[in-house]
Amino acid sequence: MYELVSLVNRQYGFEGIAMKLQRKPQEPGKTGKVTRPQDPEGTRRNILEVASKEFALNGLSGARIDEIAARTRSSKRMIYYYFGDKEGLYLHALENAYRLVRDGETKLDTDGLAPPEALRKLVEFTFDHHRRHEEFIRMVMIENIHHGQYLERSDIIREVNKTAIDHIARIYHRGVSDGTFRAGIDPVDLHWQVSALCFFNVSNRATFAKIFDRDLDSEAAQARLRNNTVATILRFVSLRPDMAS
Amino acid sequence: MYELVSLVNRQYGFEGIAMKLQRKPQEPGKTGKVTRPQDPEGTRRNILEVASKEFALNGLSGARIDEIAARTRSSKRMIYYYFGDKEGLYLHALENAYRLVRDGETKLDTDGLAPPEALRKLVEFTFDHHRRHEEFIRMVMIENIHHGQYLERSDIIREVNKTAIDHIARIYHRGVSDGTFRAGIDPVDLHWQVSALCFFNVSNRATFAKIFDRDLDSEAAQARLRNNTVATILRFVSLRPDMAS
DNA sequence: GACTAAACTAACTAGTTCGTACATTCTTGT
DNA sequence: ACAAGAATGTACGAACTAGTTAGTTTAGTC
Repeated sequence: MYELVSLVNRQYGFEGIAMKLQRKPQEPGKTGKVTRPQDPEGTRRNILEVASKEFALNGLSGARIDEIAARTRSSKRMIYYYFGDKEGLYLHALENAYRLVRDGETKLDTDGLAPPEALRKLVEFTFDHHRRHEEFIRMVMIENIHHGQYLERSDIIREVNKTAIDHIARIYHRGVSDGTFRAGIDPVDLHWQVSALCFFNVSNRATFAKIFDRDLDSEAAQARLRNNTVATILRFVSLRPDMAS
Repeated sequence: MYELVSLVNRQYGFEGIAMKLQRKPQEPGKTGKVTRPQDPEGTRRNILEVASKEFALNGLSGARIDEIAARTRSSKRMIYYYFGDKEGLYLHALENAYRLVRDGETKLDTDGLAPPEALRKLVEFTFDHHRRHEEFIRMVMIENIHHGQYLERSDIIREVNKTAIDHIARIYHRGVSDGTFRAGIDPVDLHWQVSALCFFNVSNRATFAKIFDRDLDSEAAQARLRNNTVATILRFVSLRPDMAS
């Protein structure tokens, strides 16, 4: 009997189980009775949350499966049950980080604003958003240390940032049309600039602050860097930058 | 007798030995006879070079002492003899990375140029320099993952980037004086902007390229990003940015 | 209410990894 | 020439770590 169970598990693998779980979102642990000991979705989510924190904090090789298991409401066996192996868990954590951040980004609406104001709002939003999601930034850093080899395996993630480009491209083209922005800039390059400044603010805060003996975490310092970043981007795209910021 | 040696080593620690080696730079292996089997400085340098590569590639927890030892002309025993433990080796590798990059940076001279041209040259140099020293960038990324806790222990590193600030500050103040740059920008903030753009270009190349399906390594793409970066910085500081780039 | 697949647990294993004890060779000052 | 100490090689062990084995419990279904 146990042989059979074992066989079935091996046959479908954890992906099969995961798909089944997604197909049937019954929300057992939350809305149902609290006394219910079995809660697959809850267990899975709990593991993923704990793992995300641990990977973001310690990296792929630095994170410990035993440590993750200990912080979980569940056990180590369950990690392997749902995610196969350490790399599988990491990949899911990475995808999860991207998904969380995308979900937040879609809330921004700039269609009613004039292009410079729209771009200002987008940059400010990106700056704040990156700052709020340090865990995501750290996952991207870690993934870059691994040369993006896990991101490469994920179909989900590529999709995520396409919307970001669409958004900034729309603003930019509106600005070119009404004569406030100069033509000839690739929207991806513009996004690159915004990303670079907003990303660096979080990713390199530790070393930058320590080398130059500055408190970059203070509200005053962050407000200044934020203003600088907006000014930088607006001046980069504007036809008459001295009027822009 | 061996007890005594052991005792002495423990008493002075590896720092004592390291200092002694620095105090007496006899250059044994290179200019001297090649047949000399013992070459402490060479061994030390060789270990450090190998370790730097391994740490930059795999991170602190990802790097393996046995792997480093295997790639060395020497042995694992020597790593512990000279650097104490894994963290000691990492710290020296980190310091070494900063030192190497600083040594390269001091070669830049912009004193004869007009401020906009000087700043352009500085940005271009920084862009190229970061790109050439990917190993350094990766070490800084890794150190940021560790919240800069090792950098904190190092007195040497803080010194390094002071000269970078001095340089950009001098250019900026010359520009303000002659009326080409706007006043009120903190030179550290300006350096922050330059660093962000040049750093991001190397640090996030993997994920950015994979998400947007672009070859950012090509000479054409790099030239474009380099031009954009220069334009961005010049427009940020200039009084009349539309004239600057 | 018996049956079955899914969910879950505890203990274990095979292999890795940092670090060290012990032994030997080389170099230098006297 | 010869101590004394610096530099190096070998082999090993204790602790850790990813992953597994073997078994139990739960909950939906017929």
